[in-house]
Amino acid sequence: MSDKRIKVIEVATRLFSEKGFDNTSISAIGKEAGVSKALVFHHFQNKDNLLIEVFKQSTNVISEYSKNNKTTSVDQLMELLNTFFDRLKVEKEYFQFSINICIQQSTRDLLHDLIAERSAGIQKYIQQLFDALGIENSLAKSYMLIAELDGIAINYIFAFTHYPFEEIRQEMIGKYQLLIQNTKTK
Amino acid sequence: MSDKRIKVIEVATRLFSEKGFDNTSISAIGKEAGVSKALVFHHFQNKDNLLIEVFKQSTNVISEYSKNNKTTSVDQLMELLNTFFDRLKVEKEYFQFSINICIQQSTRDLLHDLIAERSAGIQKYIQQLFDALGIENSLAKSYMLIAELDGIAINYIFAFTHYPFEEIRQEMIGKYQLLIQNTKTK
Amino acid sequence: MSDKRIKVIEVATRLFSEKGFDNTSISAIGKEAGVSKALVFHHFQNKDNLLIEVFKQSTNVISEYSKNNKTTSVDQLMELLNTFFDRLKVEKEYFQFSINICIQQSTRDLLHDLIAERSAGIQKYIQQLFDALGIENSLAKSYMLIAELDGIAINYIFAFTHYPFEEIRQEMIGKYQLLIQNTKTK
Amino acid sequence: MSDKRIKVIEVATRLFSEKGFDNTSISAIGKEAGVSKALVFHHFQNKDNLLIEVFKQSTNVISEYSKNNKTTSVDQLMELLNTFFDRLKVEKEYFQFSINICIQQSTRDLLHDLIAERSAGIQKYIQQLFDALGIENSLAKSYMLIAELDGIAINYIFAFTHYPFEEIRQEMIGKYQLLIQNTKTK
DNA sequence: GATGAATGAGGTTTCATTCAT
DNA sequence: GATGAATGAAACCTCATTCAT
Repeated sequence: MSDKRIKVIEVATRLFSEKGFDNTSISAIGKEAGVSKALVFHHFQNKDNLLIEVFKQSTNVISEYSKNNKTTSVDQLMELLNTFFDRLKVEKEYFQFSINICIQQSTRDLLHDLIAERSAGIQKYIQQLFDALGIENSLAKSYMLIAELDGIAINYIFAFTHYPFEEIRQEMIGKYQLLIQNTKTK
Repeated sequence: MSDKRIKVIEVATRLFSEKGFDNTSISAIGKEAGVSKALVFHHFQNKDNLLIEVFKQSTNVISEYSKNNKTTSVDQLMELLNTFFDRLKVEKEYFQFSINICIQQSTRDLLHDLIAERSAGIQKYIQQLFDALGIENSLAKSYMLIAELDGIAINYIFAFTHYPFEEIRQEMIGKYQLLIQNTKTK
Repeated sequence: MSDKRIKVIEVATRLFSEKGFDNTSISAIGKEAGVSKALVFHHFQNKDNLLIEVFKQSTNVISEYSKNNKTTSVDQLMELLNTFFDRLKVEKEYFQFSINICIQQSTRDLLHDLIAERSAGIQKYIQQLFDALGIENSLAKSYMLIAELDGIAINYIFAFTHYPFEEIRQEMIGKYQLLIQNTKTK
Repeated sequence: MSDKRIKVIEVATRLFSEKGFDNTSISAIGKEAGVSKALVFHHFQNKDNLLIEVFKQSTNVISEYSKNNKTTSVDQLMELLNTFFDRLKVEKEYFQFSINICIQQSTRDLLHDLIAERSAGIQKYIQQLFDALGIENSLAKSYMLIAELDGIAINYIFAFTHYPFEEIRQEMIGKYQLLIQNTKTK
């Protein structure tokens, strides 16, 4: 892939994350990427397509989790949580992009299938983890975990004041360790 | 307040919720409200001001919770949860509006103080409830509850497939009842 | 004339002078005058008419000069010059208004007859003075004096740096005293 | 420079001269230049910038005078006067543009530095001429000459009736020839 | 006399997109 | 691959003006 094409995707990812899709003009992307507006269209046909390309390029969190399937289910769950918190701290931008995209209708419609697929994948993966751990009510619990992670991400990213990041991390990890223990002892 | 002014706020609230602030044109608001673009400016000076007015008009959830302070802390917490789920089902629009506003930067900046105040109010209210119930780690736990509610709201509102609404509600209520019980017995 | 009507004319005069006719909105005039937009229209029908009223109200310089026709022609000329410089210093606004009105086409067209009449009046008055003093070439000389005064007014009002006001005044008075003397001795 | 870009500057110069900056819409410029509104913005970013470009393009009168520095000071002064009158007759538009720009506040503010520089340049050039000719009071006299030229330009351009152009020219030339002679004989 | 509500026309500007080169 | 020129549509906003009260 050409250098400039890559640069455009990079810049687009950042700007879409920072300002949202609709508030980012092709012109602005071109300027920051050091290429002409026209070249962006040359490579991506139109703005919608650029978004799709950016989305596809964006690393899929879950796909990385799933790779570690050599370890036990307990380890996998703990790693999922820890990876989430680690990445949240470092890659705020990626999370912001994901949230923005899901919430703005124009982008939602555009990426509907891709997002749905990714969401379903995550949910299924978590539910299977819970099932493997013998946790009851795995469906609701998987949705709950996702809700918790999403909520934490949003609250952390958009916090007006200091967010008790580490305390929340401990809460979450403690809570799920307890859940696993309580399940085992039954 | 004049009829048309109210109508404009109504329409604006809906459109801002559905399409977001930046994707809603004054022109569109005027058209749906059956008034001229110019009248919107006559009443609200500019688009930013209209948003502020819409935000101020939007019922404050927590302010309603807080009114029921005659009851016990346990009842208050349970009522908070139930009211949340009841309203989420019926007033999707209000939640969508709130989320959109918090997440889009342009609107965040604009409503910064108002949102910060409201957020802080909710967090403090919940923390006090937890303190009254003798729950440990009330700070982190209050942030956790907020994250859970936000996460649920987002996942429910933007769900691609059926969302297990009632199961989640039961999960949440069960979880917090358990928390209260475990605390008491200590 | 009603209080508010007078206030509107006052404010309009000032704003037209400061910002020009086209850049002054009726709304702005109303706001500064403490009345509603609608009242301005009630009193003056439309913006053009308000301008005409403002123009008519604006004191006519020459009409005041002409009153002092008891004195000699020499005294009249000297008084004209001195009055001009005195007023220029104090009533910058009036001069600015006059210049603005003459130069902007929209206002020129509107006030065409009134301005033409006033201009012709001044020119004729000066030419008669020169004739009475036996000055040759009174027509050209009268136009020259007007050009000088207009030029001085503009350069003084719109000067970017300090304008040598008093030196210019002395130059002018000296020059015309000399002209009168040279004429007499012939 | 592209054809259309030049055409836009040409049209803008004319319309700004005729109707003033604020009364000339980009839309009107585009229409007369046979291009779209958007193209004007493509080339000049915004209206203010277009004005600056038009100003920079506008030939600087004095810069042409100054070139003839091979001749004597007397010749230079006479040439300055003659060139002024010659150009005034032919290039009314340029003078009108200059006057409009200096007098309207919005444009004054915008071009402040450029105008101030040009004005100062002219004044200094004339003062040096007077100094070279041994004329007393060169500062005030230079300001006077400028005032005369400005006044004549305005009165000529905005005259309601026939303006005695040639008579004024003779007056001016005669006056300054006399001034030079009187200085020499001293 | 005085006002607030209401509007149509028009202004500057942004933007996604196309096209010739 | 890469660009500058070019555009139509639509955004926010202002303004003179009218009308009912």
